[in-house]
Amino acid sequence: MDSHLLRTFVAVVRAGSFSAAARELGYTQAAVSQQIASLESDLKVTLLHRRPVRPTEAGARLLDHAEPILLRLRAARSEIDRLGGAPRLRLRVGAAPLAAAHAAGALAAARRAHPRLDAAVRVLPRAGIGAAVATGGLDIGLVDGIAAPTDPLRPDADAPVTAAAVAERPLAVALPAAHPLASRPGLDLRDLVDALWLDAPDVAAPLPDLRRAAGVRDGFRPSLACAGGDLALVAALVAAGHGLAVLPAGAAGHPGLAEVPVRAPRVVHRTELLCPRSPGPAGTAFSAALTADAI
Amino acid sequence: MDSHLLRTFVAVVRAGSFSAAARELGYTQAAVSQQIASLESDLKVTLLHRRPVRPTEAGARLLDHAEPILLRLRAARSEIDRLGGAPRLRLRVGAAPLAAAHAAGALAAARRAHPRLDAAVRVLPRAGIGAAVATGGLDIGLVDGIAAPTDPLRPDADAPVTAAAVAERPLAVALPAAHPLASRPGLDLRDLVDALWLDAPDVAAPLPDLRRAAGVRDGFRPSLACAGGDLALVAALVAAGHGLAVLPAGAAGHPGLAEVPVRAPRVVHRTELLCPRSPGPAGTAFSAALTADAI
DNA sequence: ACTGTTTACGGAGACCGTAAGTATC
DNA sequence: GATACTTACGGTCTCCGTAAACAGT
Repeated sequence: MDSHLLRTFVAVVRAGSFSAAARELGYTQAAVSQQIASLESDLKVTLLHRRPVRPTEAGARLLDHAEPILLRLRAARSEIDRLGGAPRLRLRVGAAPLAAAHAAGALAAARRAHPRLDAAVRVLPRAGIGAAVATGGLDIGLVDGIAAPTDPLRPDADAPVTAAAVAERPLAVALPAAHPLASRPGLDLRDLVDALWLDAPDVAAPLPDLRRAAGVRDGFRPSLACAGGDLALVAALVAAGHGLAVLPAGAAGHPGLAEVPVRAPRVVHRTELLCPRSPGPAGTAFSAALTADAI
Repeated sequence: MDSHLLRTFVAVVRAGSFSAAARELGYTQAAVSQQIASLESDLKVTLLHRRPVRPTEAGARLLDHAEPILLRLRAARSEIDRLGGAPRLRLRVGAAPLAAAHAAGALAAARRAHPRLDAAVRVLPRAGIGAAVATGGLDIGLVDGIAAPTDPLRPDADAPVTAAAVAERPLAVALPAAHPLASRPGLDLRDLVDALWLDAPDVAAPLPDLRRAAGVRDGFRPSLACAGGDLALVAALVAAGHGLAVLPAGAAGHPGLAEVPVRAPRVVHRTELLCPRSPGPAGTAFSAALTADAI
């Protein structure tokens, strides 16, 4: 089970085709076919259905392992590379939309500590941030999510990064000001299982997280998907009645929008800092500034 | 950075010698030397000091990644293998000494669900249990440790297993009945930083865990190391005045031994169940019995 | 001098590309 | 019949073993 076989296996699954994966990897189709055949004969299972190309049960399981393994291999190389080169004064911060606000103060502290710092901030979807920090694409990550108080987020459990709590804030349900529940002093998420929700996983709390928090398998039906986007768009969509959203209290200001604190279950909006195993001097200064006054 | 190169790298570091690693892996020394040279030229760093053989800084970092990667590769193969074969009615339970008590009831439930079950329990040191569950050496693991209430243990963070809480119990300091603190109603661990402690990490709370809980870097000096062993031995050693130990309240009964509850910091003795990604029918029954009445 | 690592060299095998074969849409 | 995967075959390159050189202890 060689790592480069796993690499092409993952590429084939992602591309949905042997030939497309071959183009992507710079091989011929035949080579890819042989590599998959070799993996399958090694493991004595068929990993892929052909026509259309789609992982079998065993293939899906292998994929669950292959992606973290490849991520970790990239992370290892990246860490060794960083160790060799001189410590550059560079700080690429990647932050999820609702976590980005925390970057400002810490970035200022890092620039104070290193005046010639070459710094940059990018707002990104939560999903890839852990992996990017692990593989050196980012020097620092800021992610957010909902969790029970003091519980860790574990956004990318397989990425070899250190996570530290930055802040925890109460949550609120955003709803149109005219909504019958808008005047309530507080809400229980479990009473909103049957409402219609905005599906904006990059900005608001993702619906699966709400289901988990409420302890239900179904419910929190999406009314409108909103990929990417920013807080203002989500606020406008909620105000326009497209669906509800769970946001940190005080995050969304918009005419026609009301906010009701979440009373139960006991969950909070949590922000975490993701650091590589060997953060450079600037990363250390950044993270020290953020975790000094944490929670 | 091929996985089999990582394999020999890890073997060389562990063996402390190229030739010993070669014997272990069934290669010649020359082959091992070439493999290490190939790794080093690939990463453009020297990974090992020679004579004596010892990892460099970069080698140590690589090792941090290599071991989880190899573990995960073994876990992947094991999971695929298990998927192919018919689901055997076999249940190998591995449990840390203070977690083993929980096995009895759940094992009974599993046997009730599967009368022809081939079951076995082994008491093991905490350390390898997660890896053994991931790689199929065990079907179920039971580990224990100290943590803040409701906080997860994460004993083998890199092993791809699912962890579930089984129980949380208050902690107590075990000390000789004649000890001046034995009559106290409760103790703060931070007041015992300068005491002498029994270093019995397989049974009692490991001293590094106590340091972490108390928030100190030093202290909790070991008086006597006690590898392996069982609860009775630890109790006898404590009663004989060799040092203190932190145990779950009520665990140690021994003449001449006193137990004082830990009042602060707020930590508990927590037991967790470790399951592979695809537990067999018996493992499912076992884990259902244990997590049904959890906490 | 001895133990242990590196380098040199040769053969077996792995791996990929070309090209022909085969199955599915 | 066209598209896409598989199989066959040959060349190249990798990788390991043998053997000799080399370096610490």
